[in-house]
Amino acid sequence: MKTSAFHLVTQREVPADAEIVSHQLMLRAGMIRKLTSGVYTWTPLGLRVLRKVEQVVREEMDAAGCLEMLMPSVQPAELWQETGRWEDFGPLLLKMADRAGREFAFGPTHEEVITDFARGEVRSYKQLPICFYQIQTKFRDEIRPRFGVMRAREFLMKDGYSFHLDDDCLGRFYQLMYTTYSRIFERLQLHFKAVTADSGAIGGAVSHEFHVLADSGEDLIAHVPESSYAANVEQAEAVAQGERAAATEALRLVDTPNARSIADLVEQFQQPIEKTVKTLVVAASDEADTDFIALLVRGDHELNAIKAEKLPAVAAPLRMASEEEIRKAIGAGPGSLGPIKLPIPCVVDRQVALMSDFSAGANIDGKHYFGINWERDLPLPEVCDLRNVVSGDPAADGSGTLELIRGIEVGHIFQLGSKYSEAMNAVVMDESGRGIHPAMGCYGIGVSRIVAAAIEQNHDDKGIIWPEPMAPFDVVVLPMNAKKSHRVRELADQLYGQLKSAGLDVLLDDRPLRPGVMFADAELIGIPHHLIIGDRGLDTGVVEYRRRGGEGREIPVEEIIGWFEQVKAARA
RNA sequence: CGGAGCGUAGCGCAGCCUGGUAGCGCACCACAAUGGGGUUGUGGGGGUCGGGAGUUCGAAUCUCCCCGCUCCGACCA
Repeated sequence: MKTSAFHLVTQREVPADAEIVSHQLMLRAGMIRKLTSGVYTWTPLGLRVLRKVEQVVREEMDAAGCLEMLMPSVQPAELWQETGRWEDFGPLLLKMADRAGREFAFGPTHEEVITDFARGEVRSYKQLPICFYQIQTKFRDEIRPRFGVMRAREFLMKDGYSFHLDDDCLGRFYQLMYTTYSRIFERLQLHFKAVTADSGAIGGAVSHEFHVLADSGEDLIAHVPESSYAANVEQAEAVAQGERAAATEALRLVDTPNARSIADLVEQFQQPIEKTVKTLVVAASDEADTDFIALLVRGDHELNAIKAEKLPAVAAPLRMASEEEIRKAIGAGPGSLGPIKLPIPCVVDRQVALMSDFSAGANIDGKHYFGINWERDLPLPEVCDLRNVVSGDPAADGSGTLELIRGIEVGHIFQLGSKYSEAMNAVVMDESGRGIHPAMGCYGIGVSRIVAAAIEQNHDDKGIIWPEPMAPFDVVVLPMNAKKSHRVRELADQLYGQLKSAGLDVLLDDRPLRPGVMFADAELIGIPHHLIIGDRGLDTGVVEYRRRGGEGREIPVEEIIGWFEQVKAARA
């Protein structure tokens, strides 16, 4: 490709509303343009990168025996009503109607469509196991789109769905997808981590997320550096540390008129924060015989909403009670709540169950109890894992101490089981002629998000530094002062042709620009290999080679093609 | 969804308070010089000032309504 025939529009200035570096660089390099909130056009330059990522994903999925197909992005409401997700998916689902008033959704995922497809096509165990996948545009009406294509509403996703006669087969295939995903991210040269995860709205039991590690990541991951343990904080089990010490203080009711928060309590009464307890009031589920439930975590800990929602007595989604509701149910305001004489049921975190001589609200405005001890002052309520893990906690598998890091979720695999095949009555005959609901797995990769995640991990102050497998061009030829120098122009043309013939994606910057502009553009758009051709080098028969983000050297003209063939061979 | 802010040329912004010819930088076009790190000069094109209504002799500017976009928050009691 010659720059003069390409659409290269770079910007020097940082766009005002781009927060993170990948968003800024994608805009400055001219890879994407925003059409409306969370919806982006991919320019020819950006699309080249997207296609390269796609291709790696496609090759590895094919290698694992999966079959590519393409499903519609517009899906009829009836399909979603069959599984109940027309309602359950909530406002994330973009709904629309046709001229006759029939309702549709723009697909945010395709479990319903693939299951509908399978119930029509897959009838016999002899067809199993089978895995279909597609690379397709999805739409999720995110509450707050941000960070460019990182959290966009419209995005490109690879989604795959497997069907199995039994859970064992599903488990084996899931392992294959796990290694396939690992290989994909290795090939893309991304620094990533696989973590156990909550399966969220998609449903199912076993699930792993693949995260590209970056400080700008929206997810928190708990891992043990010296072991393989890694889990999303949403899901990581919090293990209580130590044993309950014997009581040493007497229970006493203290006036705390100005203490409305844990921080106040710590500051005004010199209570160590590890000796305080927070009482959070949440709505109860329909099956509970109460309207509200109190959840207790240690003062310096955070309630984990996902864990809380899993309690049968707690309403899902989690809803915190309003101050008004709290006053009505308990007779005191938030800030003065605690387990003693609490008129509503209460569940305590594992760590809280091990506390002694602790303080908490007295359920009387402006009063707290200090020196509280379980069993002595009140019976120990139901104990559960309710909190987020924190750095320094022991890992649930006993393999060491947890550290928290940030990640960008780029892949997610699930064992769904028969949730969808049952809901939609997809039936396959087994060997004995009995109809069974096949076990399913589902496997997603955020293709467009990978592009942004790669930039978060690979950039410098000059711009993007693409991992070679996803670079828009492998090599750029930069002729210095080609307008005036015949031999520069001729050698540039010649090398351009030869590199192309050698099978490389090569860009020839044939614009009549100052060298500085050409260098700056080549660096901004992150092309891995730069060849600089100028009269200065030609006097001694060399061209200058520079590795983006690395070292430069001079290479004799006649060795260039051979050298690049080596580069290419090393990559394959 | 709650709070805040912003919409003026492709991008970044000034002008608005105090109503009176719509500006600056970058980008773009032309010419010239320059020619190994975003060079310089001269000339030029480009605007329903987000939309509508109102006040006024006169509105980018004041008032009201609508739309769009961005940021913060949406669990800590």
